[in-house]
Amino acid sequence: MDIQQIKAACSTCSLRELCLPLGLNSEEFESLDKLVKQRRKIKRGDYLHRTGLRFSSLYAIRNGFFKTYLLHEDGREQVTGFHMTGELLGLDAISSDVHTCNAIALEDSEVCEMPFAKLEEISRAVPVVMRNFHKIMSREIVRDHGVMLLLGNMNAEERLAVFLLNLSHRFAARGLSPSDFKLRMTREEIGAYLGLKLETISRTFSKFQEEGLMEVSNKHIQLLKLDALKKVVGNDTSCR
Amino acid sequence: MDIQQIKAACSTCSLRELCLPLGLNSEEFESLDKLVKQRRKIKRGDYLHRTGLRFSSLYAIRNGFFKTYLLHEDGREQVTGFHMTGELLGLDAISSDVHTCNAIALEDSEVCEMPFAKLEEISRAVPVVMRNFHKIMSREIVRDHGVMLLLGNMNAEERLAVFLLNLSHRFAARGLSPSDFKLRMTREEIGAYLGLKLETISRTFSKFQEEGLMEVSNKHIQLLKLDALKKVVGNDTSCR
DNA sequence: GAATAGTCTTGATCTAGGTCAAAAAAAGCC
DNA sequence: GGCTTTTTTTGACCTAGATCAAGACTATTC
Repeated sequence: MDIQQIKAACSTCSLRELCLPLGLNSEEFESLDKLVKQRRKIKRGDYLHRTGLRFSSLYAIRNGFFKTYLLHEDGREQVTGFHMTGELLGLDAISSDVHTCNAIALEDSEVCEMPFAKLEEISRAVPVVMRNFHKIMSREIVRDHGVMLLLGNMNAEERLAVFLLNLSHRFAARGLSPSDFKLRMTREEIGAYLGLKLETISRTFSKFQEEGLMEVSNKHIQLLKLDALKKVVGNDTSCR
Repeated sequence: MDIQQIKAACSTCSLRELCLPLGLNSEEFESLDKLVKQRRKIKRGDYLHRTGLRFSSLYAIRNGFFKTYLLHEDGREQVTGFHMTGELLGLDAISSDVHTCNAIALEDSEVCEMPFAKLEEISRAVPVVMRNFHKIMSREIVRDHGVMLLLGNMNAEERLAVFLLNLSHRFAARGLSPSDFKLRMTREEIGAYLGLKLETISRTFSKFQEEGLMEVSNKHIQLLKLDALKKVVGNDTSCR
């Protein structure tokens, strides 16, 4: 098996991040291949996992779109992230062997289930897998810190601009258009992620549209001026 | 070397979390012991690491108190955490081999420097070390999600109550009083963590004091009614 | 394809927490 | 131990975004 085949095999099952950058020989790759227990299809609206359920596997998103969120006792919902192809879900559950958030599919999706015990075992045998796994966990921490900055310091326009630019970036990284895409989530869900009410999301979309920064048609988004959108962030003079 | 000695050795260098729960034989422990390169004293106001600097080691806090924070271009500061004895700093830097936040000592402190490459090496040899390291990273993710919930959904009183209860809990876990302690940070720094202005922190302290929930004397805090404070959180009826 | 439920937009109003200001109290510093 | 600087408190006022409400638009279902 040559590098090209390995790359292909990796990407089919969203293992890109774990096995790339590649330093694997074919024997090593064999073991990695065994990691994936099975694929699982999740219908829109179905849960991949729920708070309190026992953890045993991480999930690599093969395709589709997920939302993860916490539910506070009184029903308040905090969306902790929106997740797309190639991303890894379940990292939070390693700490206590119990899932600490809910993960729901926002469109029909498919994931690869990776038994965590097996991943740790392979990590031991294949240094590059361990290294990349650590990088993935660390990246999640960095992402979370970025969200804290957003929630703690930015006004509504900045938050939404950050959100749109982040989606744009991630779509682009997957070979999709960075400036023309469909939102998979409602205004309310965007609000629950950004710490804003759905009305504020709607109003801010309208404002961006009036200013010619973007075109919004329900869930269909066109970013017309990426640079201007970037300027919205960090243009602040007095805020919080 | 028996378990007691190992435990003692671990705790002297804040390795508790990495080597406990213990399943180590003495040979395994030897290798763990080699992990710690050196101790380093950090004076109040000095930086342990800064954004952009090359990453090579994690730091275990032996004693003292740190604040980590992000600086947005326009000078806005988001405190990402306050850290005390036994906690691990630098996890964010693994993702890109560069520190992504600043860590400053809020009192004279001492840390153990742990070269990350060596930690990964030992992880490979000693499964329980790997396991615990993964749990520590995951726990940081869970903590961050909790902060998102706080920043995205809670009002000022709830935020401050969560903050106080969290400190209380962590002091207690270190054998200190859960209800009588000294704050190491200013009102402004608390605000920069909780997404509030220092005036709001001050006013909310005053309010809690008027209500008999606590006694505040500058940096000296006494929590008089822990239960009532817990009730402040999640008592919300309409918020954000 | 009509009915129903969910989602989105926009306007009017309200309020929690920000901003500005000034004085008091602590903490560092020669 | 007095002097400067930093931190904290409190009051008066203001504003971004929440809340409430109503209508329009979309998607789903039978």
